[in-house]
Amino acid sequence: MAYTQSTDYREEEINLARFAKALGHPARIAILKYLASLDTCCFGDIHKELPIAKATVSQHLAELKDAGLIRGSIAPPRVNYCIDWENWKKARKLFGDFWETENNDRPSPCCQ
Amino acid sequence: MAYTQSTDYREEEINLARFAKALGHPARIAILKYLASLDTCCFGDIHKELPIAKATVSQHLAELKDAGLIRGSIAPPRVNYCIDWENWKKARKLFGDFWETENNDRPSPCCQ
DNA sequence: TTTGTTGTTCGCAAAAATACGAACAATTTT
DNA sequence: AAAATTGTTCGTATTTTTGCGAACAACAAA
Repeated sequence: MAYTQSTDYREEEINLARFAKALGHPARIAILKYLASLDTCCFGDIHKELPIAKATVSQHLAELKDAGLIRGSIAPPRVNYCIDWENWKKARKLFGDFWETENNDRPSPCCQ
Repeated sequence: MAYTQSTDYREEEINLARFAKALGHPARIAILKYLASLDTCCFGDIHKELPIAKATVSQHLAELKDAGLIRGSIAPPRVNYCIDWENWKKARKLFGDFWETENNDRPSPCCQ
């Protein structure tokens, strides 16, 4: 953990930040969009979509799994991945609430 | 830049990832929520909200500014910050489209 | 002019993220 | 049993992120 454990961030901020961090790389965005458009697919198919080595793809998949956005299941000799729709919805709600601020139509008052 | 310059990510994926990365830390989420709820405020007020040193706050603000989500203006002896609503809306649209996948009501088919 | 207030920048350290090739494990095919 | 296929894990290197204190700059106040 990098940011000090000194309490002081709210649970919701931490959750939102965790999801955001998981989305914070083009490869992971691409993976999620791909999986969301399909239904399920195996590692190899995902790898084919990306311009990076398979070891790296594996790492990105692990991060998305840690964040709860995807799941994997072994189906020898393949490994299938798919969106975890339950958490997907939670994330969507968090982001929805976040962006949905009251004052969206205010112009930026300062800062020319 | 960490991810290889080897083309292959779409503009939209890169933009979305950039915004997501900016949101990928609780401190930055807290800053944005605070600014969004106000209108404008100065560095010191933001610093008071956070459990980290001012040098670190300054860094986070710089990152949010780089991402285009906030703006700053000098008003000696203060520096005011506020949301850049124009880019805020762009980001909201990007995220909205991203989460809004057709198949949200499908159960996860695989991966038990 | 000296002092105080307000933020940024610098220098540094530690940790995390990104990426790759090679080695490995598991299963299937031959 | 040997060989091929499919992914993960290991070891390593590089870059980026996070964080802090101290020094600095700009302006205001005394």
